[in-house]
Parts: sequence; C-alpha cells; structure tokens
Amino acid sequence: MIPEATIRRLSVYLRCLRRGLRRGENMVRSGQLARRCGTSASLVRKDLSYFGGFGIKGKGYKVASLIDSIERILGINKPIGLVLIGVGNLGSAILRYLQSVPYFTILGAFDQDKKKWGKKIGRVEILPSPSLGDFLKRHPAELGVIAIPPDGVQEVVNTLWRGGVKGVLSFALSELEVPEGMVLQFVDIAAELEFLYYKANKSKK
Amino acid sequence: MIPEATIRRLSVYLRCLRRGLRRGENMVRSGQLARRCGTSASLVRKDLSYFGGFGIKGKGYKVASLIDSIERILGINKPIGLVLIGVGNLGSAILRYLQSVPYFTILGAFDQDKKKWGKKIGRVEILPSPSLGDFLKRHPAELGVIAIPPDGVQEVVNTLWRGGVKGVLSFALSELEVPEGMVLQFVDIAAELEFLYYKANKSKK
DNA sequence: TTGTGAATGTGAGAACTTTAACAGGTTGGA
DNA sequence: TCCAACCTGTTAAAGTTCTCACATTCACAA
Repeated sequence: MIPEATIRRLSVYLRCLRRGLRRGENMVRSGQLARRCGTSASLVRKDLSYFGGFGIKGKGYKVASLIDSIERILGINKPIGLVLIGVGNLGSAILRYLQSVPYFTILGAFDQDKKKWGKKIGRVEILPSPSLGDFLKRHPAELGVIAIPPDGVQEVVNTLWRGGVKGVLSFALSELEVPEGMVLQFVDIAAELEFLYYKANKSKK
Repeated sequence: MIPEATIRRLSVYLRCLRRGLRRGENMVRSGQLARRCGTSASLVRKDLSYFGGFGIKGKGYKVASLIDSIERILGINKPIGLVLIGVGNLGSAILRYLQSVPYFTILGAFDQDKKKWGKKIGRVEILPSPSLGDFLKRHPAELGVIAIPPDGVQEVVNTLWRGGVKGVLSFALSELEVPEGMVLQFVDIAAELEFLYYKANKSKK
C-alpha cells in the first residue's frame, strides 16, 4: 500500500525536477531534491522506491526520465479533461490558472448568471449551468472543480456523478452525500490560514 | 503532543458547527459531527479531548460553546492581521474572499504593477510592492499571503520576515530559504488536482 | 432517590508513516 | 584491474496517528 503522503510529494518533486531541468540539470541526488522540496533524503528514496528503482547507485537520478516516470505514475502524461462550475472571482482565477497547465484541458466552464453566458475567460467560453448534465454526455470529463457557495454544491456533485465524473475538488467546504466511488476533496483557504496561524504561534513559544 | 491533523480538523469542525448553529442546533453528538465532516466519531472525541472535556456525557456537545472553544484554541477569537502580496487573478479573488471572513483583517494588498496602485478591491486599496517593508513597520501583520509567480517569492518572504511576519501562505510552489522560526505553507491547486486524479483512478480499479 | 439509557473521555493497541542504518552496486582514478 | 568514494534501494526500528472498546458520567424519569 502506497501512502497518500507519498503521492502528494510526487507532485512536489515534479515541480522541483522541472525547475531543475529548465536550468539544465541532468542528474539529481536524493539529498538535493529533498532539500529543495523540504523533506528528507531517505524519504525521497523511499517514495520513489514504491514504484521501482529509477536511480543509478552512486550517481543519483536522471532528471528528464524521472519527470517522465512521475508523470506516468500520476497519470498526467496524457491530457485530463476538466469542467469548472462557478465562474465568480475565485472561479475565474482558477480558470485562468488551469489554462496554463499543459496536461489539464478545460472542457467547459459553467455559471448560473445569464450575463456571463457566452463570455470568454482566456480561451474558454462560459456556459449555462443548467446545460452541465447534457454537456457531460457529449464531453466526458475526468474531474470537476467547484467554485460556488456551499448551498448549491450537492446538486452539482450529483449532476457531475451522473455525468461520469469520478473526482471533485471543491473550494466550498460543505456537508455532502458523496456517491460511493466518487472522490471528493476540499481546498479551504481560510482553513489553511487558521492552521498556519496556529503553527506560527506555537513555534513562537 | 497534538497531531497537526487534529488542528486541521478543528477548522473543519468549526465550519460544520457554525452551519448547525445557523440552523438552530443546540447540541451535537460526536457521531453527527463526524458524519458531516467526513471523519469518525471516536476521532472527533479524541481531537476535542486533547484540549479538555467540552462535552456532556450522555448528551453531546453544546454547539455555541464548542464553537467558542475551538475559536479560542485556534486563536481566531480576535482579529488576525494579514497582508496580501500579488493582486493578479488569483490574488484579487483571494482578497475578495478574505474580506468576507470576519476574523481576518486585510491590512494591505501589494502589487508591482503601477497601473493598479490606488485602485480598490472591495474595501482594500492596492499599494506599491516596494512600500511593503515600510508598511509593516507601521502596521504589524501576523500572516502574509503570497500570490505572485515563483521567482519573486524569496525576496517577498525576506521582507515579510524582517517586518515581523511569522507565517506565510504561498500559492506558488517554490524552493525557498525559510528563516528559522518562520512557518511557510503552500497551496498548489494543480497539485491538488493531480492527487485527486490519482485517487479517483485508483478507486476505479 | 434511584435506575436506565446514552454518549463522552480514555487507554491499549493496530495501522500507518518516517527515520536510520547499511548492503549492494556504480563510477572514476590510479 | 583494483580501490575508494559515493549514492541508491531496502529492511528494521522508531515515531506518529487512528480505531476500538469500555468504564465513567450525566440527564432525566419514575
């Protein structure tokens, strides 16, 4: 069984490795990568060893091929289709940001507000929320991103599920019935700040 | 020693409890709270027990007073001063959002772009980034939120540290030298989606 | 006042994650 | 070719977090 924490760290390694590659690095050692990612050398080696030996004993890891391997492990070596629900402040920021990530493809963005329909954020047109269900039949999406207030989330989750979406990231923390087999995850910025504040004050003592 | 995961969950409990209070709930049992927060009853009880007994045996927890207690534990029973660096897409979304959270006070928002200086997002005026250091002398902030591209983050972190800021939340994952005593945390939306995708595909099998 | 039902608080241990240490293999120089 | 330096992959131990089960305690009703 592979720890979830390992998977999360793979994403971090990936970013550090890409950065190294852009700088012209060929090889990287576990200790270097650990320092850059804020973890430990043996944990880097252990994380990678879950998926087989990518390294060369005595030398380290080939940066380019390690990037490939991690991308394959995470499944992001091919495009992933997304839909975004809620194109308000946060939603439009996310929409812009996600268009800059090469392996994510925004299939559609949806909002309830009539005035937004037809407008574009970057290359993506805003569509009416009621058309989401139909849209998913024509354009199967892998993941859904929800950036609307908490009260509407359950209904959107149900529609996404019926449309075959297996994973949802919500920016509104809310109590939900999640269908068996669907994976739901929250990002709550206020909660992150609360946690940060607690840690900062604890370490002050 | 209190698990970090416990602190994170306290934030989640808080949101569920507030929601319950708005609906007129007086008491809540560990099992209810667990279901709503996606955790287990015994974990709820254990989490709360780290800080003393808030419950009434045989009855449950008083919603209002539990909210108070958790707010006091997290330290958010008084206003927390924040500065935001980077008022682009994501930054302005965060800025709007944070103004809606009662216990966070946005002391200032900063951007490098001259054209933005003096403009307001909600009630907060955008100030020149170079004035951040001076600003912090006059307006001590507890936390900093960084929403700029990775390359400029180190310099901002240094300025924040000299200005007495002890905790930083960055939306750009980047390799940093963090001063001893400073707490740094990242939120990376692409990484969250990568993790979600992995989980969704694993559970499909 | 006493008994009953119900849910908390807690301690032991199971499960999971990280660290530490080292065996094994690779490179590069003499 | 041999040796020394070095770093990976791995195993065992340490540390951390979560679960389970139950004794304890409280509220309420008879």
